[in-house]
Amino acid sequence: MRKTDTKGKILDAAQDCIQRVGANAMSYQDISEAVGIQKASIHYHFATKERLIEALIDRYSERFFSLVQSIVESELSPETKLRRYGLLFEAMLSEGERGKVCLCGILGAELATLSPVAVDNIRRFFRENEKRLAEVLDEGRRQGVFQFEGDSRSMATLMFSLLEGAMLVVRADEGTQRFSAIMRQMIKLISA
Amino acid sequence: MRKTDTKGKILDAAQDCIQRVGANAMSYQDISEAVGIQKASIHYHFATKERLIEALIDRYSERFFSLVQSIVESELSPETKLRRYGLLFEAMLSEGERGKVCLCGILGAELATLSPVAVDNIRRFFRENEKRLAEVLDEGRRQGVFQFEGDSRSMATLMFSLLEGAMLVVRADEGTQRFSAIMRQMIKLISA
DNA sequence: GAAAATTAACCGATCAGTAGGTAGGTATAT
DNA sequence: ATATACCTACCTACTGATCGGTTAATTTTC
Repeated sequence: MRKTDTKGKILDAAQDCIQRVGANAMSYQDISEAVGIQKASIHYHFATKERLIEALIDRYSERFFSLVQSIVESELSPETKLRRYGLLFEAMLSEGERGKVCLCGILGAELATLSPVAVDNIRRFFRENEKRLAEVLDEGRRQGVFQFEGDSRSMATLMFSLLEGAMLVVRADEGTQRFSAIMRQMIKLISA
Repeated sequence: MRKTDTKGKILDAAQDCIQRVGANAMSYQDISEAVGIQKASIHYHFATKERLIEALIDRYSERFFSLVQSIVESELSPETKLRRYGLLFEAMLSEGERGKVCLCGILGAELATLSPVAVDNIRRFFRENEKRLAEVLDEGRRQGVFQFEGDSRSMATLMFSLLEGAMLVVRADEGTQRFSAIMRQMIKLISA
């Protein structure tokens, strides 16, 4: 274990910055100021900006799915699982002082400017989320607490798209409570 | 009327570029090459990049709401109106050769880097869309073809967020048909 | 209606600033 | 003494923006 985890601090600063302004507006200077390190020193830990972003997506995915998994595997009701899942996104909006959105959501908007590896991992993040969501939806349908036509996978894509989109839309007129309202409405729609 | 509408061509090029890669990744060089004009000449038509983006949002909003209005005011069924509305977004994904998303959607992701005027107009774009959507939802509920709990405004925010989010998510794994599937699923959810 | 003045629309050259990245050196710890 | 972790100094490329100047069209004046 390192005493001062500079590598981690760089990732922290980069993530904070990207979630607020996007990857193209994030610069090495921003990171160097936030971490208290020289610009050139970042290159010691991450050869290029592309690599830094790729590493960031990896860490973010890992952490996020760890949280998701603990929700999905819990003994909570399907409805509560969905609500908890939505809270993972909602928490970002109120985190810190400024409005952050999902890292992979904002990177999805800048997809065309990212490396193929990054694009792949973002795509995987999307798909994996849909998969976990589909599990919960299926569980709820089996228990008779959820009701909707079509396959659960389409429904999962719908819900995930909604959450990603809602972060961007809601952030535009500062209001976390609007986000939870949307999530509540969504759950009502599929409740039996 | 000008013979060669350079100002319009600049806006065309800028919009195409932003819808694909975002505002921060769009440069004056990109525009100059696309239009066939010198970089400096762009400044004759738009003093700064911020002004250019502001003008772009204005034109985009005007055009978009013109299309929306013709749908809302038509004699179509509420369900068809929603389907047509969704097609406005879907068309962008398949437009040109590359995947474009809603201009205001992608700018919403980069909101923190835009001018206050631009932010205001993007916010207005969002609200106005929700308003039009709410009208259609109300109409459908009065006619008994739509059914959902809560106020139509929350439902409208949900639908709009879904559409904006779905563009980003679907673009990540190239598939226009997935977008229409989401829209169909959404309409099913509120159909009586 | 011809000459003169003005404006619109653009270009070439250049600016200061910042981007990401590199080279080489230094201090520390094992 | 060798790798780790960082620094200073610098580089090239490109960013949006400004400059003075050019050309063609339009408007004004007589």
